[in-house]
Amino acid sequence: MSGLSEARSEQTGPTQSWRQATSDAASPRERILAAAAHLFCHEGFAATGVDAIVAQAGAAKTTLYKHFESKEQLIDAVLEREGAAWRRWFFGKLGALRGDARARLLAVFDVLEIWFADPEFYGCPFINAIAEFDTGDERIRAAAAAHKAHLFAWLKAQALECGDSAPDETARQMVVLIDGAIVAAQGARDPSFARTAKGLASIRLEARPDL
Amino acid sequence: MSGLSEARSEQTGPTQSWRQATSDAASPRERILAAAAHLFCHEGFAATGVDAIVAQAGAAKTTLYKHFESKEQLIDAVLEREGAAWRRWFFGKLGALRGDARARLLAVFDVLEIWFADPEFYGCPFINAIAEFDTGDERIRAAAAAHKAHLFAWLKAQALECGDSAPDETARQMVVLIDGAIVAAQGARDPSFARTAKGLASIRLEARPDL
DNA sequence: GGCTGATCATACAGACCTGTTTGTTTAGAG
DNA sequence: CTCTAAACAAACAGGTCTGTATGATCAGCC
Repeated sequence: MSGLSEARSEQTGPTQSWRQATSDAASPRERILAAAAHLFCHEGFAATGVDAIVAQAGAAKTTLYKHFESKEQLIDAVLEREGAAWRRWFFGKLGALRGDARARLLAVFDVLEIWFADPEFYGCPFINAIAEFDTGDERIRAAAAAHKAHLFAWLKAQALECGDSAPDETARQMVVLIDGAIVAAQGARDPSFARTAKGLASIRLEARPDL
Repeated sequence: MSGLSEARSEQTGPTQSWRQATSDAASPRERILAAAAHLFCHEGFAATGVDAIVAQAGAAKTTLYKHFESKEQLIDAVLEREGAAWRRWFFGKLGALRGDARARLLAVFDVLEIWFADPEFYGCPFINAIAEFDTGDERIRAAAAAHKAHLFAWLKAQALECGDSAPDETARQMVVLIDGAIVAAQGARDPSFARTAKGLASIRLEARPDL
């Protein structure tokens, strides 16, 4: 009779995913963000309506508009949250490894493969957002650039720690390999493209013994 | 002078873009397809309405629905046309080159950079479509897979001609580099990512002297 | 001229979208 | 228990979307 919680308890359970399962008891704001992230990234930003989001979140539309001014701002919040959560998970995994910077650079692709193998994997939200909003919405481009800047900074720091004489170029190359692995794995639904990219990274790092 | 290469460079034409400028006198069907391609890829598939397409095409909505059953089928037709036109241009440019297969594999990234530098560059329509329709619409995934299969077959043929002992893996690596260059160039609006990817390809091809 | 088929222009139907309004229900603090 | 703030439910307003229906216009061909 309550009808309140029926829609909330659908994606619980222990998860091996990179993302923590969203608790049923989470705040409405968190439930809305989680549902919006799921739907935006699977069905598309424009194709996902706020009604579908609140339905999946088990929330009321008034609640959504109390926490977010508009759908556009909800998209911004989702991207920021997804980016932060992903970076926490990604750099956390990498930081927990033993080994030197070169080993960490190669381990990037092992962590990517774990990500790709998640049955919920839907690609990089920023790549997807840029693909959908090529023109217009410059704020989305800025959010994507900020995310990429975090990644780039980390990659460059690893290259510097390796003693790389051209850390910027090395970081750019790693960005190309990471983006390429993401897109290829997403398109073909084949996580092993992470290993393909790792092979290239390995050759690249071996080819420069000054690293 | 050289009548041999003339037949292969037929696609370049007087326009500086990879795509022929669509003549105003083209058939309504062609105008609709061109306008739809432009709008779909710049504004997004879901965000582009048929009214905007016919307005830009200078056509009537009835004409659009006489040629295409639905917007969904129009998307299919646009993807097929875009893919065919791009492959004609891309492989045409590469086929016109002198040099062996290894040189052609490296030239891939020079041609990509020309593409990226087009002010109308909006990324790969198939990557963008997959990003927007992650779930649902399996026909779009099939169209993207067919396009990628063409590219993969060409890359593998070049690798075979090089005497590569693992042409499949080499072609996969090139796919990763191409996809990564496309996405990085699109996201940062920086065509030079083609050269970044070329550097990796070069190292990869040099690292295997058996090629 | 008169016929034909394609295209154009406009209005429309029904569904869906974003965002708001109104009022009810719930949960926690004093 | 009372008070309060948040969340819920449902209807609504105004706009936009896909796709259709209805004619008008135009080009070519007899």
